[in-house]
Amino acid sequence: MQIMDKKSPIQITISERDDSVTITQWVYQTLRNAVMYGEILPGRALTIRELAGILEVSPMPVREALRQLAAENALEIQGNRRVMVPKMTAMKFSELCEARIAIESHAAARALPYIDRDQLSQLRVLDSLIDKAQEEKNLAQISTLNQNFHRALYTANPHQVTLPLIESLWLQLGPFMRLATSQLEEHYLVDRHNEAMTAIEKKDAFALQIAIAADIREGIAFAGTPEMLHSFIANAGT
Amino acid sequence: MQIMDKKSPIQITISERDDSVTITQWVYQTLRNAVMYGEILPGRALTIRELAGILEVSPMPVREALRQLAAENALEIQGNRRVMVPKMTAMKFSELCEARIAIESHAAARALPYIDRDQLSQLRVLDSLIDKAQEEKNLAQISTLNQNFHRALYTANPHQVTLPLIESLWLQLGPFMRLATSQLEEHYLVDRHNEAMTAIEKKDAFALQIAIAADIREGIAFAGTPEMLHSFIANAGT
DNA sequence: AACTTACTTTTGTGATCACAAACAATTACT
DNA sequence: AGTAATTGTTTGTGATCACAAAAGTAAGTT
Repeated sequence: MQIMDKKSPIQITISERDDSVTITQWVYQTLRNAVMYGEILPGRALTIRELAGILEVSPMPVREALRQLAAENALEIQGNRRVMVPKMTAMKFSELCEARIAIESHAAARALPYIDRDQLSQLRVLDSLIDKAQEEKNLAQISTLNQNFHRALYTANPHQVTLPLIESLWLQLGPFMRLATSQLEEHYLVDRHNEAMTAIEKKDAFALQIAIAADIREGIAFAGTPEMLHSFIANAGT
Repeated sequence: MQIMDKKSPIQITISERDDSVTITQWVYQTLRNAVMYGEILPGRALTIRELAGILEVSPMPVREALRQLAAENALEIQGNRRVMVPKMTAMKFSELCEARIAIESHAAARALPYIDRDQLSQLRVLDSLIDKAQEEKNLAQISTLNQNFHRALYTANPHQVTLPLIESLWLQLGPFMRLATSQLEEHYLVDRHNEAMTAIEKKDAFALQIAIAADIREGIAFAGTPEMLHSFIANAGT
């Protein structure tokens, strides 16, 4: 008879802890990354003490980090006051994508007037880095750089209110984007950032919105196919 | 010599605590309402122990509630790891309003296909209640009912992802909406809900978006005037 | 009188403990 | 054997304590 854990084990990549940040902040970042990279299976019940044991900290920082992540919709507190990564459905996935398009195209248009030479060059650097990562087919890096590009664009607006909302959506989509990219051999991605860059240079808000919407839609189009969504639900399943 | 508090006193309306909810949840709701109704001055530094004393609970539930509210952008954690209600600026106010319009009109259009007879009649009830409150010039009730109307509309969509984001925006705008309404003797408000209702009945998504956008814009137009914004900044001041 | 320095107090953070509710497993009963 | 009741364990919640960083205050110097 083989000894088996009652529950599937949790493998979380833990980074070095810097003493300048509080333990709670470190735990928060660690768990946030774990959720983002799909290291925690949706539906898997998380307990404070278990995570505290894995991260080798006391239960207290874990409690606070979990509550914060739940407030950002990265985790879900069930009625039993148990916490887990929310399960995905095809409809919810679709709603998240459409919400991204609506909010991010708005954020892009709102940021446009504030983009000066420095920020433009910064965006160009990120754009070229993405191109390089595309050639190397480094999927993980593409996602990260892609996020950095979008974030850099939106944060050009100094009176920022939408970025936290956008990050919440990224966090909810994150695990399934990872799951999708890992299942795809060929992940051919049209680079819509060039269109966005020219729209920015021309200060054309409408064209920028179109480009951002297309970038988001194509970036997740491969995941939006019925088969892939079915795969999501199966893997994330009961 | 008169004894004086070093810091301005905090007056929080506390409701009865139901034993079915946890203390943390009760503290969270109480503080959330206090922020929403502008009972806590922006910029006022909040301490865990002080709030715990006011609410007559131990510091622990306050800690968790504060962290949760901060994650929803209702409170701001400064670098000194001190927490306060964020100060408002004219530009930030404008950004919040525009974000509301973008997200809520999207949410309304997304909810439209799911509205059936029951939900339509529910919306009608809320609409008539608002009309009644308008006649009585009960400003506080108008705000609350107005929120309920919007919430009822958006939650018709069972695959809801935008409502938490919208609630976050309401929470950030809340204190200043209150401040504005309290300063206005005559608060004449065009009722755009009728337009929204007819758009819903006709299943006209575009008309619904227009109506929602107009409702939001006019509902805060009186606050969007330069003078009123200046008043905000003065009252919420340094 | 203004600024720096040393000291006292306050405050957030994190750990540990107690307890009741939720869960799991065993036992008892039809 | 299948279901209900019961016991033992786990878990979240909340309270209390210890400590270091921050803020406030007073004294000392220029």
